[in-house]
Amino acid sequence: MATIYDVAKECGVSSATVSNVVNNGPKPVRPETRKKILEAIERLNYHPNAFAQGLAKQKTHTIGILFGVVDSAEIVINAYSAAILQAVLSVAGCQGYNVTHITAPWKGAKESLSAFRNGRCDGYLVVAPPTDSDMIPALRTLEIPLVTVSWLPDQRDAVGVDIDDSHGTELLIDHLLSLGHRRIAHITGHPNLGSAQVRERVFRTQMLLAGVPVPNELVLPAHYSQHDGYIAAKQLLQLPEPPTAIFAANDEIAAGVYEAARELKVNIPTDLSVVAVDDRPLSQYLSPKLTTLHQPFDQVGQYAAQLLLQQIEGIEVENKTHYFKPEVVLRESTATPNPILRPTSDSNGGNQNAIKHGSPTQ
Amino acid sequence: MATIYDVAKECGVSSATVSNVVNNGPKPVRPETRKKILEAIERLNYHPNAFAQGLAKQKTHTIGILFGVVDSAEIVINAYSAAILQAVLSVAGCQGYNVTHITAPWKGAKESLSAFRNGRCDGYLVVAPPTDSDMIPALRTLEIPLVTVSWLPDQRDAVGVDIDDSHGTELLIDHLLSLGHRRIAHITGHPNLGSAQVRERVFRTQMLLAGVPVPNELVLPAHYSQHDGYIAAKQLLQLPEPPTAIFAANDEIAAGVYEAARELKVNIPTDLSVVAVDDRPLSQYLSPKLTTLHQPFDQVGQYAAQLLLQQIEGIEVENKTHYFKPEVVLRESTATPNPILRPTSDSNGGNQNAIKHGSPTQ
DNA sequence: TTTGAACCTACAAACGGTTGCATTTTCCTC
DNA sequence: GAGGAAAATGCAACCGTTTGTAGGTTCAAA
Repeated sequence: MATIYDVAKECGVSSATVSNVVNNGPKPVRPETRKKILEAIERLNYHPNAFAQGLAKQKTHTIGILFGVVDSAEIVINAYSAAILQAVLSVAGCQGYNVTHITAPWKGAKESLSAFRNGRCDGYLVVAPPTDSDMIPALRTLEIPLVTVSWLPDQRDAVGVDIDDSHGTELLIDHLLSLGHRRIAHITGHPNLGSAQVRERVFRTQMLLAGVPVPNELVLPAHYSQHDGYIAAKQLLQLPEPPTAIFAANDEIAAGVYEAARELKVNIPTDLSVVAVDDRPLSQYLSPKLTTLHQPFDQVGQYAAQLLLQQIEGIEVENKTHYFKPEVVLRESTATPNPILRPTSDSNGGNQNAIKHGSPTQ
Repeated sequence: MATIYDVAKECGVSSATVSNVVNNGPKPVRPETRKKILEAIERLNYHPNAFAQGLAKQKTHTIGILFGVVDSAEIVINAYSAAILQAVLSVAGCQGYNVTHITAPWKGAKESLSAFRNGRCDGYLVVAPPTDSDMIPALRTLEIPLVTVSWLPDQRDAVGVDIDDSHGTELLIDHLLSLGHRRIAHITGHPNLGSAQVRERVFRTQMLLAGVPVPNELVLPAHYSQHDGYIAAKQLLQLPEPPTAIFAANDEIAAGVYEAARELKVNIPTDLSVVAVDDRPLSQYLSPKLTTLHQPFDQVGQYAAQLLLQQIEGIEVENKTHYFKPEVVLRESTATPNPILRPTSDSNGGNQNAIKHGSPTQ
């Protein structure tokens, strides 16, 4: 590969002059010299070596991206991370930055932190890190530009971008309550993710505010997967008093709920209302189409990338979490609760009973 | 940030010795010296600079990944590329390689090629490049390790990994034919992608071999998207003689077909059989579940990454395309053609007529 | 005590750029 | 033609490593 010296020799000038021309440097260069150099570059197929430039300029033009590695060493590219990634790539690409996946699994600050000091990236973007990890506090000590996406919402000591899940969950639960549902179940997301924690907390709060009890049997754990959603929903729908509505922590869990409902011949939405969070394409593939909380992932990813690039360029950025508002997308998966009980339950009294009965169960 | 010299000074040794210790170098080092150095490294939080190492060793431990940028400057992370990416990341991660997205749009060999000479990556993985682009031939001239995923299948002059779409399509069409379908429509994928081209070609061949004509009205273009599938399917289903089966070039197109069918009250599979390609999760979200060709993307991505890493490590790799076999996953979206015509059509004769009529149309 | 082998360690030259400063050239002006 | 400012270019140090070679220890055997 041709180096800057090859070009310089070819033109009979020094490497400094070539560098100056290549970078449209501060010093004026005689037009004929410039032309000669540009031609030599073309002829020799010269392109500056990124690593040498990185060394000299102390700037890599690369950002590192880390996808929250929840209790596994595997990076997971799901619909969520793909959406964020896409948005980040578009912003980074426009500004001439590369995006590198950090593939090394996080094994705790002591062991993993030093690898981030290797000067490979100008900054890091951490997406949905586990809340019980020491990752973010540790990374902050490096004093390298850092932006978190969807970290614990009440953590304010880092530059972060997130969706106002708290508000979104309120909207969803209010929707179900206003339809008349009282026996509402929740299938939670991964316990180590901030989003799941918020959704569960706000769910409970809203129910409490509405004076509707939430028996333990109606809150089941899952890991943001269809399979887990299926298992949980099956359990819920086979309860002596099944819920009339299920709040699934994300679309994929909802897909599992649909599966279980179909298997148990529970009709959505007449027998069971379903709401979820994310509004990934799959919510439209499901039949009936899923009522879900639209999460503006593209905005989140773009803004996160912008905040990171600003920091890298030396622009001061406010040290707080920036929130985007989600929106409820009403589709076809919710309805008023069916007063006729499903065959699996007592055929008298129906949900009316369920509600009354439900209250003291708490 | 601490450098190797800081460590060396701290211990009163030379940088060479530190380097030797850090890399478990070839030269023996006295145990107490080693211990002293390791402690200093710990104390100073030293980590070797990746760029300096890259310069000195002429090895970046990074692979570049390019997602086929079809007629747009935007990188698209869809279900397909996400699956490949995930597989690549897992292999690369295990072997200590980083993965960088090449964000610069490809503007032709003349303009874009030199950027790949910047020494940032040890090799490149190109996923589903457009068939009408000069990208691959140009990249090959660089003599940098290169692996293509899903390039034009009949191109044999590069190391490539692909799925035997030809065989897969045969299986799908045979399935439809053996069910008794004769009026089979095809909604094609993006015209600039090899996968789409193969699927259409083999579709036509198989139909020809079976002696079943394929009128032009039954082959409609789409761009591997739900929306395009919806538009095309609507057109097909409103034909005077609608098809009894649709071969969608991928799952997302099939999702559009489902949408159109639901809107037009066409029942799947009794009125219309649908088959597609990919077997992404969405094929199970659809109702009825989609019969589709399972594409082993994880194997493809992993193998592609392995071939690339082998080349980088200097192992000779055969200069050909390696194929993986797809498998038909029979689910619920196909059935024998319904002899009773849909209301939109003549109620006498039904598909029998359609077949007979269809023949001379060719 | 010398000697040679076996070990360690340091020096310095890359790797391919950038950049402040010094130097040369060019072009005016008097 | 001399003088000087401005413009153009060159020199050399530096970015943080690796690595070949040379030099310095240590130690046992002679």
